[in-house]
Amino acid sequence: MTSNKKYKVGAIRERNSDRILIAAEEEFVLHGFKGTSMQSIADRAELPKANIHYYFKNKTNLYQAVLENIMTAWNEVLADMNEDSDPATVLTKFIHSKMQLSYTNPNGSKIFAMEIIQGAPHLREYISQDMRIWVKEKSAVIESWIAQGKMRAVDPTQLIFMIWATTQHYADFNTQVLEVMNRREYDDDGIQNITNFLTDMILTGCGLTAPQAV
Amino acid sequence: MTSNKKYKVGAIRERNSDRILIAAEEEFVLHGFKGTSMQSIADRAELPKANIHYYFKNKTNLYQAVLENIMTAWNEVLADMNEDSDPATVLTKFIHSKMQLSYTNPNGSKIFAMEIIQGAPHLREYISQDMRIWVKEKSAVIESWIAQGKMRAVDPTQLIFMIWATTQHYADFNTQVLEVMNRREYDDDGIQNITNFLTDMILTGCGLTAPQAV
DNA sequence: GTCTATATCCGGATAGAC
DNA sequence: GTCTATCCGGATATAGAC
Repeated sequence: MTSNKKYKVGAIRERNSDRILIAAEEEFVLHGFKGTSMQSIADRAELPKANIHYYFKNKTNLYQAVLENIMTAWNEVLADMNEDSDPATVLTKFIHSKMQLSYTNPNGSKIFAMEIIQGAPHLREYISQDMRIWVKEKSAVIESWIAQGKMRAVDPTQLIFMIWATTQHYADFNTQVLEVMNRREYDDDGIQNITNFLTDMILTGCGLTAPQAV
Repeated sequence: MTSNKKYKVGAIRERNSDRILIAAEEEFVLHGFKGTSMQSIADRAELPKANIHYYFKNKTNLYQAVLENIMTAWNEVLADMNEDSDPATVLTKFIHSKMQLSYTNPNGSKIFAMEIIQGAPHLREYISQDMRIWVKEKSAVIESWIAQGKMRAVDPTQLIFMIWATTQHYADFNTQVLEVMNRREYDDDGIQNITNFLTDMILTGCGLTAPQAV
């Protein structure tokens, strides 16, 4: 009985906590960290404001939790690539999964973008540690591909920035992209077209051609 | 004497107005529209808060003025290109001037980016009017280049997005880029390298080679 | 665990003296 | 044109009843 109750309480906690995180994400996207009020998050989550403070001690804490959720999803992209991999296959997969993430979780991309634009006050650590090492590792692999003559000699770091910039653009600037393209929202076809365009341009730029299978 | 006084007053007005606009730009970058307080702008401009309200009726007005400044600078990029132009020359110049703008006025780029990310609440009109027409016109020219066999057949709209995304990335995400590259700030050399990388990748992707002279 | 009521402070905006 | 003093709504955060 005790364990049963405990389970229930834990479930409610998780359910509410999730509601709050989702609501917070939406509000932070619309108004930024400072511009977002706890009240507006509470309203969106359909909970009293005090509950938000009960689950997440304060606004900063809640924001950090939102950021952590985002970084976790980010970190799962492109885990495995090494000197023996095929560049075309890896780059294609990289572009594909980044576009997919931008499509399925644009809010995450947007919050991250705003955070960086404002000088990364809550993410300095992450960028100068994890992200820097990540780029260094991947750059080294790309360097080895170039040394092996598998692709054109292009600056690996800039190549990674280029893939980030282009894929995230469709998530972060969706308002502008959709308006200019005269669409209401993205659909699977549109995303596929964009992914193909980016893959084509970037692979060609690297002196590669599309791989057999993705 | 009267005209002399009038001139002086006008000069002071312009001087103060400029101070405020510059201070506002810096604060809006750091905290977003909603997150920025008139007090912080006043402090940065070293003027009493009431003066800000005297020069710009309210916060929205001031923000719009900042945005207009930015859009004016933006609109001067790539005024002339037509069916007879050389694609490599035009694209090179386009990338070059966008990078230059990102370098000299990163705050403008950042405020614009945040505005779009948040759904362009103050720029909907501009995007669905001016910007859409701009892209349509330039796309038509690129289409004609492709029809003339001057370059590879790539989606012109996506190509424009790609140039925007990659060049603005270095302004908007400078915190991340510099941290990853382990630099304190951009220098002329670094900007030149990046510009060369982007030009090389994008021209190659379009099946072009660098032009004789820029 | 939940929610009402409230303390405390900071926001935009303006009145009115200089 | 400039600036002090002030209004008032809304912000974060918490105390304490349930």
